[in-house]
Amino acid sequence: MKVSKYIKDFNPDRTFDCGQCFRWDKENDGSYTGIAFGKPVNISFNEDEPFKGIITIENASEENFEDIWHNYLDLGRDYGEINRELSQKDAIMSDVIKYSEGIRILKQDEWETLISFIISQNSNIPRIKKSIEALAANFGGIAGEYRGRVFHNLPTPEVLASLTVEELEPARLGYRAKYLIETAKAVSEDKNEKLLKNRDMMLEEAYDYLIGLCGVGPKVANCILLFSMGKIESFPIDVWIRRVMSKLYGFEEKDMKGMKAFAEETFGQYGGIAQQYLFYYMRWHGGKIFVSCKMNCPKE
DNA sequence: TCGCAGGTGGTCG
DNA sequence: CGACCACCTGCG
Repeated sequence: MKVSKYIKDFNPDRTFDCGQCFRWDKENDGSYTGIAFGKPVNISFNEDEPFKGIITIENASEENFEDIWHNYLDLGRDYGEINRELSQKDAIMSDVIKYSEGIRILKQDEWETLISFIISQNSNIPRIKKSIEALAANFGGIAGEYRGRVFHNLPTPEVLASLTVEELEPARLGYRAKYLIETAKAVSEDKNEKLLKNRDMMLEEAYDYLIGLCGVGPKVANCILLFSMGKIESFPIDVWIRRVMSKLYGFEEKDMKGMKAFAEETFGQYGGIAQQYLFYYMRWHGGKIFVSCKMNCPKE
């Protein structure tokens, strides 16, 4: 069972390997196998011209595509138009886009994104992925069997809230284990689970709710807003963004307030997309390829 | 070996 | 309110 569609503005490597998601693995043929919303699938892309081609989702139906994957891959958004607007607004971003075009901001499950980015703090991607898979394998239910492998869902807030730090040891979360349990309790109690699922919440309202959770600070809150709630104006500032803003725009690495204000002014409603472009550019190219205008870019 | 990795919570001035 | 600093753990 599979479904195919012609889409544009897509690059699977840049989308699945840019650090916004942790449950996708690259196959030898370049496709990605993973799980989202309880559905294990394989996603391949047959490109016929740059960033355009046929996406094929194996182990998914036409109905699944409409219900899940269209939304998950944010296919309703015109990234080509956004790229043109961002390029027009800022010459440096115009160059950055050349190296990061094809990233799509996924709309992931809110709870999965919340626990993933609590785990991500002060860690690295291989370790984050291991912890998340261990959480699923040890404490989540079976989602299905696919390609000879059993896929598990993440544990629900209720299940996680019932566990102790000791019981969570197999997930190797370190000091983040207690953050996760505390947040799971808060989310599973009261009506918070509904709050977390409320994508219509205003940005400030959603941010205030998230930052009140244990283990969630400004960076993690903005990641959740961006990678699961479709708030593409949110601009998470992590160590890589500080580096790239320093390198390309001349900011002091500690000047996060300045970076935030600059992003709002310059990238506006597309701050989060610009952030992913900058992150990918810095993380995977190390800023080495960039030559065209970094020498004379004004800070103000 | 030891510092560092996609930060946050707690404390102190 | 801003500037520290400890914090689990795995890896080069």
